[in-house]
Amino acid sequence: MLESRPAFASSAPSVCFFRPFPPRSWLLARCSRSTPPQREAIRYLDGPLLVLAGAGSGKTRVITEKIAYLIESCGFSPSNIAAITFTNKAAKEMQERVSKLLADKPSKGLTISTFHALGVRILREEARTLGYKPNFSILDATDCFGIVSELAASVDKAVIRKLQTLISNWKSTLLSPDQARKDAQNDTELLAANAFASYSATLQAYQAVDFDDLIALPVALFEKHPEVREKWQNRLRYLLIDEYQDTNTSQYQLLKLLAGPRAAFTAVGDDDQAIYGWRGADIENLRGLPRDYPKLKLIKLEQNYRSTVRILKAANALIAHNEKLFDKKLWSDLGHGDPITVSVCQDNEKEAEAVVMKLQAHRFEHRGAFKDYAILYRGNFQARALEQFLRNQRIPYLLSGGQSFFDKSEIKDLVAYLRLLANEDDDPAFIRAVSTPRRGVGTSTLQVLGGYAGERHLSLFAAAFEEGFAQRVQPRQLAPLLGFCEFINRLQARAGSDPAAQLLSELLNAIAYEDWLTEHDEKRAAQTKWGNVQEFCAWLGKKGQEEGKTLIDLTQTIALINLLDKNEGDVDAVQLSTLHAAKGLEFKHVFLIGIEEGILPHREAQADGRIEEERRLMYVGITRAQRSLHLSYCERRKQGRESIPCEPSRFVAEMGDDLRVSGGKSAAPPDKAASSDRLAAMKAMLGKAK
DNA sequence: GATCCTATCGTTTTT
DNA sequence: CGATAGGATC
Repeated sequence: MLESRPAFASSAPSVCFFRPFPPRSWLLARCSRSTPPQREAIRYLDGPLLVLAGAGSGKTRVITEKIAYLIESCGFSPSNIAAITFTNKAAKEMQERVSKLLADKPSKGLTISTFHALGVRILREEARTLGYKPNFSILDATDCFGIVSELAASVDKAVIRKLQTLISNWKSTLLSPDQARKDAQNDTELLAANAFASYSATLQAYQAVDFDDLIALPVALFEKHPEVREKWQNRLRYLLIDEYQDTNTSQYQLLKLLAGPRAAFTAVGDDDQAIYGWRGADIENLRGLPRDYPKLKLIKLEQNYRSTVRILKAANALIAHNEKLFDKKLWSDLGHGDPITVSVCQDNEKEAEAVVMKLQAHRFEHRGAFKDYAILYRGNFQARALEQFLRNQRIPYLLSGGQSFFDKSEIKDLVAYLRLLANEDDDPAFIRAVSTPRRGVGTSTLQVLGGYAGERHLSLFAAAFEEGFAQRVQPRQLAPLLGFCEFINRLQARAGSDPAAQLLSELLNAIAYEDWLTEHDEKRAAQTKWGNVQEFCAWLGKKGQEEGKTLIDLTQTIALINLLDKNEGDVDAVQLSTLHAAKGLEFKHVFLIGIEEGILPHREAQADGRIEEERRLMYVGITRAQRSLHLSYCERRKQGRESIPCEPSRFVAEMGDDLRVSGGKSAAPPDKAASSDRLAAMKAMLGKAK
């Protein structure tokens, strides 16, 4: 999720002077043992437990310490415990914290993974029971988009995306294509429902699954096969679920099936931070928990150990505008803290500039490190202007979200080859691999091949070898295609035994990928891409060695990973992140930008219920801040060719009046001049410091 | 059959 | 302004 951009060497090492803040209680909360409510949540093992944990109340701490407690004091074997998170990042962080707690005690076999990664594990082991090969492919959103667009016979991208999300939503609520067709309310839904049926058949034919299947298929498996279900129930004897408010129907179902009648689990969540409704997450699952488990114990964590009183007050004031599911009041004793500032800017470019300047000035004044700062926004596109100014100012930064390493075209090219080696029925991978680099197999040949494969219910790969297909094309078209397939066959024979990295490097030689890059791209771009390719090889080599995994294992995990390992560690860099990706993180100083009607809340989210989710998103953003919070919005926004006027988000007013507003039409010009003078002075001093 | 160029389109959030 | 799809040319 984190991706480094060409970051510049950080300037002089930051000197840290001790300041009166944070107060003693902050240190106590961080360094001492858990507080009584936390301890109660950690020790409670008499039945199912729901921990309602407000932002910054130590929810990760409860989960990690509970894992340690189960292993150290209750005799649990690590392999019988599973902690489930929503992002790889959260899983990784949790893994690290648990390892620290357990010191050198073995944590081998302990499961800390996302729902989806757990799904892959189950499917790998039980694929045959479901009529799948264990070497099934996992399709990413782009592959699925391609499949839907072929089936829907539409060229409108927006329509196809709509169909895709409809299908995804049905799958995450465990609806079958038949049911979807019956329930269809309008033409679009009917179209989607029809596409849904053929979509499922297509996936089955490719021996492929999509992200939703990673949850839905294990659920179907456990429902149909009690003996398999019991096997897994006995294996995973205690479950801990993080961010429970974001579970969707299928995930909740999977949880129930895994927990079984023993119901030994701890779910941790916060209804005020539910921000994945658009992905099928349903707060009903939170409400439904006490209903499905009458013995459910409820523990609330209401003390916040993260933010200043001012920040919490604003957050509470904002979220009070939502209907409350559970009554919960967050409080803090960390002192008043700095005022929350609101900057009004002329347009989005000025905003980016102002934020970067303000950050620089603030950092200088407080002698802080870059990594103490985060700039958060609603949509990835908002990062672009920021990147420009950050680079200008030589400020190192890390960008979360956006294009991940594995989404880069050169990496996807190689992954397509790996997928094809793992599973020759993977048609999307076949198409990409056969035409990258171009090897004389064109679209028309592929169309004929696709037509033939469709008639005979074969994969493209299998169809290429058929006599019937050979009759439909010219020999000069057939030869390169067969050459390719035989090439794949030769490598495939070794996929189970030889190291993945070695196969890949042979492959790169054979297809002369580096030459292809230099021919195709500008010199610089080709170099960057080839660098990425080498990085990918190194990653594959390391993974293959470390965990003794085969090409097939690795290929399946790639689909779920979007964070490259090299980005861990303490790089001193400003964090740029979407609000969604920032959940679960905290920063000393937070900038929230683009707080405008139409952006946050998003224009498309005006419908009932969705405004509340947008408000929670804002709430998540505010509560990321430990010590200072800075909002900004624009009066106009450049959108393509024209510049359109904007209004401040309603959420600003909802935060109360303890805000310090500056800039905008009403602000006195001398104010601006003064601040730019100060900035100039600051820049001069920074220049000297280097 | 492949590559280059131009016109057009459109912008949530993610496993 | 950016990516991308479709047309024109080699």
